[in-house]
Amino acid sequence: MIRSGEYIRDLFQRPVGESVTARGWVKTRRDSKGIHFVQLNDGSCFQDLQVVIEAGVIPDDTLTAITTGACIAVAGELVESPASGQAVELKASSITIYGMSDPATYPLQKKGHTMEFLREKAHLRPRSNTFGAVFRVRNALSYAIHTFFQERGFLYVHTPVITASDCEGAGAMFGVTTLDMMNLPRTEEGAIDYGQDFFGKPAYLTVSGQLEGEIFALAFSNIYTFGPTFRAENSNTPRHLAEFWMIEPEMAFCDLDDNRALAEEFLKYIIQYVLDRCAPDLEFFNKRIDNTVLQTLEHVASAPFEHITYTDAISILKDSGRNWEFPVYWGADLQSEHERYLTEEKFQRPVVVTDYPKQIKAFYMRDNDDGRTVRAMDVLAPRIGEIIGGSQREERYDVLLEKIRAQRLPEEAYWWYLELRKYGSAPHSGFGLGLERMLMYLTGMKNIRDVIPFPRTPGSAEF
RNA sequence: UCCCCGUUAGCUCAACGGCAGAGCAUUCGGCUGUUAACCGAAGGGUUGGUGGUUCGAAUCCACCACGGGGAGCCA
Repeated sequence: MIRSGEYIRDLFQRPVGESVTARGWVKTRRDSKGIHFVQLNDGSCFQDLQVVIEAGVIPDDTLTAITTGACIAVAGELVESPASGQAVELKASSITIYGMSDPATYPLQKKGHTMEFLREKAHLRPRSNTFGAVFRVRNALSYAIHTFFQERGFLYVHTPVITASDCEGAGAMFGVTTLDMMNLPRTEEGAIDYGQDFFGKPAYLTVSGQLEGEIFALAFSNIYTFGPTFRAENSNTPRHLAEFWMIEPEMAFCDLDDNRALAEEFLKYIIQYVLDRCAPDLEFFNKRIDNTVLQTLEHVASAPFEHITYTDAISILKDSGRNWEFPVYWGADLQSEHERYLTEEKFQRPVVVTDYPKQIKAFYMRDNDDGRTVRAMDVLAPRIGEIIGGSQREERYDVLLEKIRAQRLPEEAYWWYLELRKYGSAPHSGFGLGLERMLMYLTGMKNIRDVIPFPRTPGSAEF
């Protein structure tokens, strides 16, 4: 295996003259008379290691096997590069071929491919420049998220992936069953008898860890979840996945203002973290994917977010003089076109909208004293829309019970959620961030299917 | 789920009712240090599927499949 200090990114830091071995996959090869250049990459950094092979050093049959996609080890000496493009290069003295790659059939060429084509080659696309950069940034982002919360004393809690509570209420759920679909057990009334199923009742893949997160926040004060989430919505857009990763912090003794401040601090922290640690990858995105991405990230990391209430937002939209496809009136939910106007034209920065009408938000959000709005917040970002959704939770038993009844939700399913308000309740708040949405924002990638290793969408679960 | 657009060589695209083409990739040859190298040549096609219109269909029509963009739902 490659040990710490032996990755290609480490070799760039070694002194000239040292004997080293590099292992990796051949990205391209260029030949001149009497000299060969091989770009080698092991995934550790964006930059390839240039291997120089002088005539006669390597046997001919080895040389022929060094083609795009092949896996090789190169032993040799680090030398100063006489040409521009890299400071050091590896002068080969011996080469081992681990795995050949027939150039007649290898699907990736050294010049550009469309994202759609590469998506069909999800087993090979991690070796490409774009996807190498995407997944290094994804890794750094994940680490930044943990670091942010851990530094602030938050407890990382693993909420369940399989849930038998049908009260999460955030969209269509995937069923989990071991029943024989060809021979379903029936009750006397003719319904499916889930009593005979694995869990003795219907079970699903989670759509959110929030409600369980609240349990832990009311014991550990500050907590966060970070795990996979599943939605069986038939959404066919570049911004939706059936399986995605979500981060959900939940804080006791926290009102909506604290919540909003934490969301802003959090976003700025993770953006700055990635700016600091993934500079070469981000430069690539800025050059090849979206030439505004660096400027946008630096701006967002430093400038304060805009904060308006929903009621303000409606006024602004009404006063804009635009003809909206969806009508703007108090009580209507904000549509994509409205969010885009606010973030991309009116304010040109992330905008936090708070205090939405209670009719368009979830039952668990805390009522404001005006009787018509709740303490909800959405963080809207230019280009991708809603990136964070959150709220202060209703902590008053009687009010929560009333809200559950008003929305005609099955009261008994929420018994434990209600008991949290009965025994030692506290004001608390939280929010959710979609990892892939954030990654789109960081990289400028246009389709969410290209920021997750193996995307799952309606009609598609390959690899 | 709805509305548009697309599907032609390994890839990206042209040809839009009358002989199926180019660039890149691949192979071969050339080039004394290349940087998504360069120069020359060659090979490579059941035009997504099924039906229909027509003397003749990659091209027009219908349905299906797959992909993309927008919308809804949302993270």
